[in-house]
Amino acid sequence: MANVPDKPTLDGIEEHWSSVWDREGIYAFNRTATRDHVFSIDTPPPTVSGSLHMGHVFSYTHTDAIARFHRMRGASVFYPMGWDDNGLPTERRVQNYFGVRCDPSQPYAQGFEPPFRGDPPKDHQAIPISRPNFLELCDELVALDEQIFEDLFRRLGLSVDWSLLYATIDERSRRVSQRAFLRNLARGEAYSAEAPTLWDVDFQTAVAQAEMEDRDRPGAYHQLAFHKSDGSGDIVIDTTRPELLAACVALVAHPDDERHQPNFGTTVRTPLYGVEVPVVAHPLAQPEKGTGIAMICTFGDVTDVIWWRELQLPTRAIIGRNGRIIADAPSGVDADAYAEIAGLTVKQAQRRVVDMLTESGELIGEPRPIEHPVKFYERGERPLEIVTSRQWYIRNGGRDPDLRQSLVGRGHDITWHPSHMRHRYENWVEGLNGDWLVSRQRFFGVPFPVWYPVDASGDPVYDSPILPSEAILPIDPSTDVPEGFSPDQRDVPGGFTGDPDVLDTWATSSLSPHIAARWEDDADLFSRVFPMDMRPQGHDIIRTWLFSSMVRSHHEHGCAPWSHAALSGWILDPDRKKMSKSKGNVVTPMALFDSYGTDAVRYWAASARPGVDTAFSEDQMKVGRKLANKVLNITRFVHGLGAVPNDSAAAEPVDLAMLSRLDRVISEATEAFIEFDYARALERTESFFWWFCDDYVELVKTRAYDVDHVGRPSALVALHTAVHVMHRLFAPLMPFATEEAWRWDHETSVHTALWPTTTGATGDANLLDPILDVLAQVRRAKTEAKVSQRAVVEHVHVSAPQPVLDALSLGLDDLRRAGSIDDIELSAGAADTLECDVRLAPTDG
RNA sequence: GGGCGCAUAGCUCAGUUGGCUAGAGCGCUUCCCUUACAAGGAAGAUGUCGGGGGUUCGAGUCCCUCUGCGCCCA
Repeated sequence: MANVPDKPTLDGIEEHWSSVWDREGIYAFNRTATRDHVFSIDTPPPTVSGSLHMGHVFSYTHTDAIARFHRMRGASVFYPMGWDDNGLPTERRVQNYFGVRCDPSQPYAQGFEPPFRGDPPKDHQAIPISRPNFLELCDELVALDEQIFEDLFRRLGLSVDWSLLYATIDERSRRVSQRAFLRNLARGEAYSAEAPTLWDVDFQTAVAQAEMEDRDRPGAYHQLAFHKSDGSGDIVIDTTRPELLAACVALVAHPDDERHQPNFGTTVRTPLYGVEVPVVAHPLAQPEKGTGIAMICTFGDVTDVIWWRELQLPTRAIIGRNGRIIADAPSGVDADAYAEIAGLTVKQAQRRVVDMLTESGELIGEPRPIEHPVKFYERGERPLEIVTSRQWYIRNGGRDPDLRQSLVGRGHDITWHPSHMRHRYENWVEGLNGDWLVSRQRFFGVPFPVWYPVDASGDPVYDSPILPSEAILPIDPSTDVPEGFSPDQRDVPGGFTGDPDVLDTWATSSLSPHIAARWEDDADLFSRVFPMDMRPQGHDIIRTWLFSSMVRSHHEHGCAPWSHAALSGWILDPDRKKMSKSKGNVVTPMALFDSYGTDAVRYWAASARPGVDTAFSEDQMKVGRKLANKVLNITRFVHGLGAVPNDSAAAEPVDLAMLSRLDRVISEATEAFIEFDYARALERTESFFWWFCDDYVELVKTRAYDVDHVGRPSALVALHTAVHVMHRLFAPLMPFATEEAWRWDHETSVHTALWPTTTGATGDANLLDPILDVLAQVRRAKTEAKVSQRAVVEHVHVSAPQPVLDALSLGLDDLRRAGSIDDIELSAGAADTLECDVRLAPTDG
């Protein structure tokens, strides 16, 4: 017997059912399930040091709906959660939260207490602390942040198996990351090289192509006069970076440019510094830009690097890792002139150089202001510089056409949702211009599991790194000692030294399937879930997370790491602009859960089609709340009619017609979910649901009430069947309200119930259309007469073609009851449409 | 410059192999306490389907082209 509350409510159901689910363990992954009965998800580990926002609610709801669908279809769902806590965002947050900065030269302080825990005053000078102390604070803060994320995701009702939780800095992740790197190294897919690299001067770390972005910045063309060595005059060049004049190693023009052809092979002297440099030809020079001839500096931009490499030019580096002009002049550069800029920032140096050029008369005319794209680290505030340093790389096809083609091919091995997202991937892979730079000169990350021998003169021997065995991973080369050495041999001639760098965070998160599935730690588990079924993620990180995961899996396993990639869209504010904290238009998810209920917020998220950017809309949440409420009420109504008599079946044509329609919805929703289209599944189910409530239920309710009616059992069966089917169809999308309603007459969860299959009802789905058409006209007549819908109708005359009349006659009794109609007259009409005359009974006034 | 996506009611959007008179919700207007629901219900008004051309018996849907917006890449 159903146990229905007097007053069904959505209030408090999240807390109640979450704890029940926890207790019953219904989301636990079944480790005995074989691969073909598993649905595995490579959950995106959110950056816990970032803000928690509607974007999380949005995309994680989509994934959860898919997960719940597959669970109900009988799959054992592998749905882990992870926290991406390693990396720069955490470092930055730790600095701002505690008022400290990491200085590896500081000694470790036992029991160190940070000056602040949250909100240091603006004028506070960050305190330098040792790397171990800094890492302790990182661990402390991420624990706090992770709790906040977990609370949110639990409240959102994600059906993750929390026992599978990982963090990208935890021991397991470090082991996986280091092991994968060592294998890349062993197979020659990873290598280190000393080369010019994009460098962020504030964070003082190398930056990969994937983390770089163009920003439009004001600049100015300066015309500079270079003096021909033979004294026959000047060559005028245009440059936006006059401060790099001291780093100039050549002038370059296009080989076909007739204006400059006579000068190829000659030399010129640089302004101010008097260095003799050659005039060279290269096809990358742009004849239409400026005067068509440019100076090559070491290094102003990536084109300089190409020229320098291909033309085998000398190096005159003048920018240091801190973004200041280095102290000593490169050889051949006039020392006095150089001293004027030594130690200055790039900006200061530019002003000084322009002044000096003006003074010397070597600046022609006024600088011409322009707007041009400048390369920035995506998290950085000053333009990237290029400095030469030793870095680790993983081959990604950027300099190997065969590998590149293989990786493009991997993009065809998976199904993209929506399909056009594959173009983004291909676009990126085909545009790569170098291997993946994976080393970062940072602190809170996975260390490279590498030491180097130190030679007799005290220099590291980079060509013969000392590697640990996989069995002892993870290691920290700054504290662990390689086999065969003792701690006192660290950093001394004849001893060893640890690699000081950490891996790019993408180099760890690209292994999320491996981390979650305990690669090599639990071969049995791994074989049951990998390659995974689904990678959900934002389309903005196709070039980073998706691509890097593909690279790792391709190298390690020779396959794609998943069979489906589901890309979610962005959240826009109601004015269609990207939501951002600075604009103050950010709403916190928790507040929305409180005011509308979780299911209502999920409804909003689930209404957005896969991959489509979507406006934040509280209106949609109101609609969702209405729907959730209605699910409870309609269920209460059906139970209120009483139990279904034994051995009864749906038999009335009207009931069978409704069930046929329901079958169609079941098929459509199932198909949509299989295609990862939760939004379509929702739309189909929802529109049936409202039709069911507004029309079908209104039509049959009096029959269902009437205990003497021979057709009552049929109605009860149909109503119960439909409601229970709809609970399950809605369950992946609105897990709380459906569970609440389902449990009124079930001992076990709707989320472990089997996904509905068609009822096999043989009724004519279209039978109801003319019946409801007449009912609608009766309602309209009452509304127009401004009387209650309960008002009695004296007479209805319907004129329609014979087949329509036949259909009507099958539901005449229900129709009469639903419309309070005394008398219905049917007659065959000449027209092929249904015509209806409604005569209301006179009222008493 | 290359690639991709979008354009349907005031707003947000659906419209899946081309098929009757183009739909839903919100908002707006009117009415109704009716034994599931007033946090409800019944009903109503609102469209050059971005412009132009083409294929077809038939185009919101397919093709071409133009315009506008957005994103990715260089």
